[in-house]
Amino acid sequence: MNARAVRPRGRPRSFDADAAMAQLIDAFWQGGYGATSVDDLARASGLARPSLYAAFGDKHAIYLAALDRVGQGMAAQVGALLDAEPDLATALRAVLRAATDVYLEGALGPRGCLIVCTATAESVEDPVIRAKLADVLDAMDALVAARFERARVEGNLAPGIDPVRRAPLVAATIHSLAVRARAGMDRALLEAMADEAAAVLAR
Amino acid sequence: MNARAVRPRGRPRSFDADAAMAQLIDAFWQGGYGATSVDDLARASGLARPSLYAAFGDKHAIYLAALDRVGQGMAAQVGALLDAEPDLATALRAVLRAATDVYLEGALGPRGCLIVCTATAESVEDPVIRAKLADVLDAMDALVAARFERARVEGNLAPGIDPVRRAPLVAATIHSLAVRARAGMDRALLEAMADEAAAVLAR
DNA sequence: TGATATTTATACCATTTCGCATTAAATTGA
DNA sequence: TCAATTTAATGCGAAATGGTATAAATATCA
Repeated sequence: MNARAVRPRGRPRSFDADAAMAQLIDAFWQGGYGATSVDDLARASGLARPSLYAAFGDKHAIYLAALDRVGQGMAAQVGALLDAEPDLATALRAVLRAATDVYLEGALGPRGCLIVCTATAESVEDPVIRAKLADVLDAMDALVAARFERARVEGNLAPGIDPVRRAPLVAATIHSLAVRARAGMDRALLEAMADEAAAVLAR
Repeated sequence: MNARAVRPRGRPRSFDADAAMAQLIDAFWQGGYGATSVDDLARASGLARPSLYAAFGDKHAIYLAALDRVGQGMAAQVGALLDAEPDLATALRAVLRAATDVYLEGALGPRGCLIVCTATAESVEDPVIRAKLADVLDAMDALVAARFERARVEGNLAPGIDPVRRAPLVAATIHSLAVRARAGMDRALLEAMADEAAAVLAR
């Protein structure tokens, strides 16, 4: 079960890289890219700066890794929720409600989505971040479109609804939930929006 | 027509404050808050730093003023478009198409919305920005809800549609258009989304 | 036990950033 | 013409930032 059969040669790490990365993600999620200094990252992860650089690279690399990890986690969770529910509207509602729950978490207050709410700020002047952002958005659209397509095949979709045209509106609701949560809007409003969207977009 | 009947006492300004503010807005819109330094702002506006401080205050104050001005401009434009079209779906489509056009502009590439794409990044750690962000989002929801209410009164709205529940989904489409534009997505995709949303949400 | 390899901690450096003090310039009013 | 008033430009200094050099610490392997 060990990732490496034998221990590597030198002094072993005194920290868990995965746990440290989770803390790094939290730091960026809360403060965004620009307002989070390398010192902040070191403090958040408990690592000294040289260890941080050695383990994860510079600030930019850490941020990209954070986007990757969060994007993959989101895709996995959304995919699972979409698969689990047999009814389309119910599946959409589950995803939108789950997004609401995630976006309202946060030590300092609701913090929305790392990708939607912090990567966008950088994406004009940073083509690498922009490309990663686009990838995550595309993947989410594709995931939802596939679920609409499944509903169509199963006869669970009203004729005249084009999965590829309709799916982006579901993702749009997710984007807006992220923005609104980070703006401090009430849970009641977000949940009403999630329910309304699930009902309207599935028929 | 002069703003001031008599000229003020000392050395007159050598710059147009409104034009300078427009340049400042552009700088923030492109780079976001964190990545835009005061030097960047000075360069963009053509002002020396002390003049910048004297005229508009510090970076934070300038950013808040930018959010104000952009928010008011958006509200005015959206309000006018919503008022102009007698049919609800057509009015929504006009607003969403106009948003698409604005969000795809930008010297360095499409830059989405200043408020949705840059203020969100700061809004967890900066309560003042968060409050302003919430105000703008609320105002937009209210504007759209009022248009739905007008449609209801005019018999242009299907019964069973609650203006207050439905309006946030229109704003949600706007938020997503902003995010997607800044992620570099194609105009065709944005326009299709705008049209689909206008059609689906109005009935 | 000692050579080798890797991580950690201290501390440093160059650069950027912010904000302002100071001085020069331009205009009005007497 | 000269004092008063306001803006503009130069440039300073403290603090923060990103990144790394160096050396001590901790482990494996022979």
